Amino acid sequence: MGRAPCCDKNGLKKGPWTQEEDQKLIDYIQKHGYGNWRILPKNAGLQRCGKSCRLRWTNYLRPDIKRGLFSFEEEETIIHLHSILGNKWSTIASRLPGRTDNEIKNYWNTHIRKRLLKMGIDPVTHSPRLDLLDLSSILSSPLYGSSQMNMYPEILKLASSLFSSSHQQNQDLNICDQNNGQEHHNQSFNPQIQNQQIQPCVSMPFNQSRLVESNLNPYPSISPDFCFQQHSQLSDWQHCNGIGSSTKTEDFVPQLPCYNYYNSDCYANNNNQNMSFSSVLPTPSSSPTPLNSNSTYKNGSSITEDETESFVSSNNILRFQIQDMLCVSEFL
DNA sequence: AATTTCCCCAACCGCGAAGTT
DNA sequence: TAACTTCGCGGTTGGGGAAAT
Repeated sequence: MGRAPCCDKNGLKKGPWTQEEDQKLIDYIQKHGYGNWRILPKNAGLQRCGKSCRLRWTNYLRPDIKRGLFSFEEEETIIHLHSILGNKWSTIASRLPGRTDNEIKNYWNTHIRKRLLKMGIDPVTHSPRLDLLDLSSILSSPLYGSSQMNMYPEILKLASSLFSSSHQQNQDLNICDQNNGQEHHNQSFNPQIQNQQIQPCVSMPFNQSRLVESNLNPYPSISPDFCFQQHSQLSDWQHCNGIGSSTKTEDFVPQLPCYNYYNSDCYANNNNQNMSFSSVLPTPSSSPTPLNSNSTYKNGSSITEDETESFVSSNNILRFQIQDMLCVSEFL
């Protein structure tokens, strides 16, 4: 069925609202309620379409709107709800009294999203974006140790362990190089690590995972078919499963990040909100689907131009391919 | 001081869902 | 049940102010 036009646009004003128009709208709604948005502008003496009036009222003129900066608690709530709900701005807004979906959406796109990117977190998947991240920059960042960064302790853990691991290997390499009379400039990482790609292991049954067999998996939220793979050396799940793998691969296993912010103590410890996420999940379909994004895809992850700009150099440092989605069922 | 670039956010657009006839 | 209307949502745009050159 074709879409009915929201109104007859001939002769109707568009663009910013004047104070006079605002007052007319407020006066009318205070007297009569908004009732039918389609006929409201006519009755209120406004040369606007009903849709424009509704938007102006709900996003700006409504008396219960809280304006001003977002508090840290509000920001945390937005981030966590977004990780569950995706771009369900209206649902997120319903959990933030006085905030509109439009306001939250704008705030996300202009502030939070950029901040997450700088922290190396994919704002769509809420997963670490270490494929594009200079680990040393995380650890030396002013964000390191801040409450903002503490929301993602796993990132720090992973960055720290990877960095120290590579640093150690780099030292080994330097010793080697010295012995060989060779010199490396500006090489932060062992070439072996530079080459490694960490990818989901396709069709690896979870019960075959060493993580389970050895009870080493401290990150139960990680998808069963997810494991690290040293791409330069390994070619299938058996390799990343430890069969025929090098000790370097094994070293990585316990360093898997925990992506389950909600089951983990990390979140509870850093955030005293006892939110009931089940109550904000209108339907099971409200999973954190990476909704329509303008992102282009590189290395299996979505990256927009400005995202790329937010990262430091790095495709040649580490390449990760990580699971895109969190499993919502685990939250319920 | 003038110009350009960047950034924010209010407002618009188009679509699908829900409601009504 | 189909046709139509209304509402609400999410994505996008563009005007205007701030910052940079």
